[in-house]
Formats: sequence, C-alpha cells, structure tokens
Amino acid sequence: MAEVNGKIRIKDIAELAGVSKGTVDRVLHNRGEVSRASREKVEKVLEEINYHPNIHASALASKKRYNFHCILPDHETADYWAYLEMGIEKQVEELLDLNVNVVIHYYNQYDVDSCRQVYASIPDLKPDGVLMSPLFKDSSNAFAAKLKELNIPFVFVDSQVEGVEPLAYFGMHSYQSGHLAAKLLVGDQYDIKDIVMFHAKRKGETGANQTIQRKAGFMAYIKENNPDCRIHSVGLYWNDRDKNDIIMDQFFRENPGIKNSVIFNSRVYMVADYFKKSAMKDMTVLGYDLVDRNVKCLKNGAVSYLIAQRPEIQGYRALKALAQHLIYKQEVKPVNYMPIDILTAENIDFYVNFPSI
Amino acid sequence: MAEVNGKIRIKDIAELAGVSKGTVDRVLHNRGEVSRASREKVEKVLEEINYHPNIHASALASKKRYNFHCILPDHETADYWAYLEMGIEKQVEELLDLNVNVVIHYYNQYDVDSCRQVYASIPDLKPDGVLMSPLFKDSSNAFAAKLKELNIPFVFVDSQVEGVEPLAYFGMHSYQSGHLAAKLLVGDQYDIKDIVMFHAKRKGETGANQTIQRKAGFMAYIKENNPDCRIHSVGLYWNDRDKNDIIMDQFFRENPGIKNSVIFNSRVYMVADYFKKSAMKDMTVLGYDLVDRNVKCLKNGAVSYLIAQRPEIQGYRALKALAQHLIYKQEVKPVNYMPIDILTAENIDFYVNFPSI
DNA sequence: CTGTTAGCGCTTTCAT
DNA sequence: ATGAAAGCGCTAACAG
Repeated sequence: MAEVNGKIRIKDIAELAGVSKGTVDRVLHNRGEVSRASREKVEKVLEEINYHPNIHASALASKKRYNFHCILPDHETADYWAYLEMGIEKQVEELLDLNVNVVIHYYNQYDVDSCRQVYASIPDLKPDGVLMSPLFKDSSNAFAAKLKELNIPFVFVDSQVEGVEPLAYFGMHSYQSGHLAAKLLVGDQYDIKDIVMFHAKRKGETGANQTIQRKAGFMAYIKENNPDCRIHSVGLYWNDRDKNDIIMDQFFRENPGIKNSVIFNSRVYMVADYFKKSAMKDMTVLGYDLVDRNVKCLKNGAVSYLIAQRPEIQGYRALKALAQHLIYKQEVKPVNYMPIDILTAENIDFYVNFPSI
Repeated sequence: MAEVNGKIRIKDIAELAGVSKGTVDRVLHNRGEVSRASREKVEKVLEEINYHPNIHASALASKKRYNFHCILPDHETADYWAYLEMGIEKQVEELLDLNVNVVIHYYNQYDVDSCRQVYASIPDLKPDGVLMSPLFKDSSNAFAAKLKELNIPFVFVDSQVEGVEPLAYFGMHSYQSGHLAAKLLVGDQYDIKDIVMFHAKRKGETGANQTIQRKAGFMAYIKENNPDCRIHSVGLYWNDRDKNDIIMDQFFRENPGIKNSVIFNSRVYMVADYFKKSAMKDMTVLGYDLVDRNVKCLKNGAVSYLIAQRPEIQGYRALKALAQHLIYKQEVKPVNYMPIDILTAENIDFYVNFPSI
C-alpha cells in the first residue's frame, strides 16, 4: 500500500521562514530584491520540505500573456501535417487557461518564396515562442538565426536542420528509420537482388535532409546485410500522375521481375495504386506515414508496411515545450525522437483509432 | 492563419441571462433548484456562446475530495507492472491539485487468496473509484459485482473479464496481437513446418483470458495461412529454471530442427537465455512486453520481435478515466485498445527512451 | 428559488 | 527590501 499527498502552501513556507508570502514568492521566482538573510531563511525551508506549487492557483492568478506562433506547410485534411496540427490544437486547449495565444501560419510547401514571406512576417508579431517545420533548409536556417538574434525561443518539428540548435526538436530519427525500412523489406532474404526506390523530383531549394537521411540508413543496411542487392532509384512527380505512369511503365518494362519497392515519404499510396492499376501482383511495398490513403492500401494488401512517427505527439509536445520553457521555466530536452512505429494490416486498426494524446 | 481564443466567464453568462452567478452555476451543474424561467434564460445564452469553464479556477475552488484505490499485482522494478504503475503515478501528479487521493494496493500474483483479501478490504475504505487488473478471473468477477452493487465505478487495465462491464477497459486486443505474432513469426514462409509455443504452468484459479486469447489469435492465423504447420505446446514453470532446462532439453532432443518459437508473455527472456546457453543458433523467438530483460535480448539478437502494449498509457488513462467520469462528468469510452507495437532491434531504442506520457 | 459572499493558492501591485 | 491586500474564475455555503 502506497500513498501520495502534498499540501504545503506558500503561506506555510512564509510562516516557517518567518517572512511574508510576498518574500517567498520573490525567492521562488527570483524576482525583485530580497535581502540575503530572508533569501537564506526561505531557501532553508524549501530544502527541507517538498514544495509543489498549485498550478491551478498559479495559472489563475498569472496575468502574463504569451503569444506563440506556429509555421507549417499548408496541407489537406487527413494528411501528415493535419495530424501534426491536431496535436498542436490539443495543446492549445490545455494552454488556453494559461493565457497563451497561439496562431498558426501556413506556407506553400512547394514554394520557397511563400515560406520566406511567412518567415519575414513573424518578427513584427513579437512572438514569445515559435514552432516551425524547417522544410526548406536554407531559409529556415536564416530564420532561425534571426530568432536567435531576437532571443525568441523556437522548436522544430518533423525535421532538423544541421547547424541549428532549436530549444527542442520533435521528430523521427530519419537514418534509423531507413535502416528499419530495409530490415522490414528484405530482412535476411538473400535471394532478393533488386529493389526499386522511388523519390520525389523537386525543383528549387533542397528540402531538409529528412528523405536523404532515410535513404542513407536504408542503403547502409542493404550494404551490410545484402551487399549484392541492386538498388534502382526512380524519380517521380507527385503532382503529375500521368507522367509518373509513363515513367513507371518504362522502368518495369526494362526491369521486369522486381518485386520490392520503397518510398521514403507518405506518397506511397500513389505507387501502390499504380501497381494495382497495372495488375502487378506480389509486390512488396513499404512507405511512410499513417495517413488515410496509405491505411487503405495497407488494409487491402497493396502496401505491406508503413513506418509512422506520431505526428500528433510531435505537435503536442513541441508546443508544450515552449510553455514548459517560458512559463514553467523547466528544462526542456533538446532532442526528442519519436518511436518508429511499424504498421501492418494486422495492427493498423489500433493505431488509427488510438487517441495518442 | 488561424487563431484560437475564448474568455467567457460565468459572470458574463449571468449578465447576459439577467440572473446571478449562483444561478448560472446551478444550471451548469444541475444542482439546487432553479425556476424554469431562469433555467431557460441561462440555457439560451449557453447555446449561443461557447463556454469553457476555467479548469484552474474550478479546481482551485472545489472542496470535494476523492479517494481512488488501485489494485495491482506486486512486481519487480522495471517489469510490465512497474511500467503500468509509472503511468498511474503520472496521472496522480496531475490529479494532486484536484484534491484526489490515490492509494495503490498490491496482491501476490501467484496467490488467489492474497488477491481476495485485498478485494475484501476495499469496500471499508469507501472508495470513490477503483482501478484494477483482473488477473484472477472469478475473484475479480465477484469483486466487480460487489462494486456495482455499491455503485462504485471501476476500471480495468491489462485484461478484461467476460461478462463484466467496467466503466472502461484499457489494454491490448489480445486475440489480434496473437494474429500479429503469427504473421511476424512465419508470415508467408510456407516452408516453416514447426513452431514451438511455450506457456506457463500455473496452479489454482485460472488467470484472465489474456494468454488464451493471444494463443487463439495465433492459431487462427496459422490455420488460415499455413495450415500444414505443426504447433507444439510446451509448459514451463516460470519460477523454476532448472526444471525448465530439463523440459526444454527433452523437447528439443525429441524435436530437433525447430527454429521458431513464441511465448505469450513477458518471460520470453527466459527462453532466449536457454537458447543462448544451449548454443542454439538461428532461432527465431517472439515474445511480449517491453521490459528491461527482453530489451537486452532484442538488442543482442536472442529475441527477434517483441509485441508491446503501452502499459504506462494504460495506467495513466485508466486513472484519468475515473477522474473524467467522477470529476468532469465526461463520457468515458468503455473499451480502449492500445496500439500493438512491433519492436525489433532497429526501433527499440526509440521506445525505451520515449516518455509515452 | 435566487443573489451575495467568502474563500481556494498564487501573482502582482502598492505602500511602507 | 518587505508586508499587506486585491483579485484571477469558480464553488459552496448562507441569507433571504
């Protein structure tokens, strides 16, 4: 039998230390000037007892208001970013009574300029904290430097940018996820000699190293465990299905017999759809992210594995990290890797309906 | 750009409705008598606006105290139950300022009588809510009936008991997890013709149908996908290693060449240790639960897959469910299946260090 | 049945 | 530098 309790108030500490509530508050928050003598008396009491402030009283009385700004790619309902945003909204609810105001800004994820424009508009809003997804590496890097200069704490979700140290990062360990992808796709099956890897053909500023890292992890595993396996890389245009069909038609005409494919992003359903349309059976397909269209493919067998990364948790915790840092003055862990979830037809249902927060 | 806000107080509602704060409070909580006229005026205002009570003010002012009692098997540090208890403790922290008192009671998980004894002691404590793990089916059933009679809400973690309807259940879908276990262990490899399945030899009252369900799911998958596969069942004594060695020695002498084994509980490390000691290579071993000893086996390759079920979340949410029901008067979802996590050497690190709450 | 009022523990302002 | 006091929004007790 174990019991938990705790009912020490600031008033109690004040009485024990022989000072007033106001003084205790001043030492607790290092605000205002306190004489050495008073400070020591209070600190002595604090060491002896186990004081936990009543967060409800604290939140209720606090007058300070905070403005947090989130910068995300625009997105469709039920895609990866939508889930991340749902996590943010969850945290917003909890922050409401803490006098925190949260604004979400969107940029076109296929247009660097739109992203830059949003970044440029932020400083004038005098944010107390910023949450961002650094899709565009260079622009994000520059913006992060600006925030550092303005002394505004910021957190990253989804991907990291080398050389930038946010207050905290919430996302997947991309390299290791690629490793896992390779293990799931080929494992110890040494008879697999060909794998096709689809990637996005993009123009303009390179994205964050998310996909690059995933690919690197994948290659490393193959090289170590199945060195004779050939990896074919095929570039696709996510917004031009017809063009993709032609590209894939040609590829599989030239390389018949390839049964294993991997896609390092959430567009795996497009590839699965192609296989279905082309009546290509027995394909093993692996992709990323728990989004509606992929779930459907997983269930009907068109996709074998999905690797997921808890986007809601990313959004939820990233925003929370700002509050922990700014409001509760707590330490925040700088790097927070999400679990790399393996989804199959057999366990997907319990992920889809699970309120992860 | 999207913004969120909301600052309507009871006082505002009172003014809008032309009544006093007290009356608004009475209709919000259905307490005390309110005239039809007043009630309707207030309800009309409530429909038009979007009122969210300030939980901090509410918690601070509330005088009511709650006593929750949790009944768990005793356990070692870092085993499955320890994780579940960590989740409970997390929720306890959040409940502290809500005037909730939580006591955890332990029973010997190998002794029905100790469990019955604890159950018998609970009603005198006048609990407002109970959290329990119904390991012993019949006794738990009887106790649940008693709680129903006393009108005390209770929640189940870890396993369910047929015919009993707790306020909520938090745990895994055992049958489906068995299905998944089979898929992972043999998948489409039709050349696998023998699997050995280890189970616990227990005495006394049968446990909950947890293990039985897992086994059933496993068998069903094999039957459907690999009907020629033979499944050998071997009973072990978890608390007698020497005896187990003899049993396993004999089994593998009589059945050489079996490479695939499954254990439907967290003792998989015992089997893995045996294989290691006996220098049996190339064994594929699958078991349950993210506990320290199993993690070690996963990392050194002695275990291939672990299936995990988020015990912290179970404890955390189960206790929270009591608070939601009793304090916030919110609806609680009666059946809450945890995601069935697939752990391998490649992704285990990100589960081990992940603060799931 | 309804309005008024005294706190809950903490923050913050204002005298001293 | 420090104490006293007002008040955050809500609950609950009390007086009418």
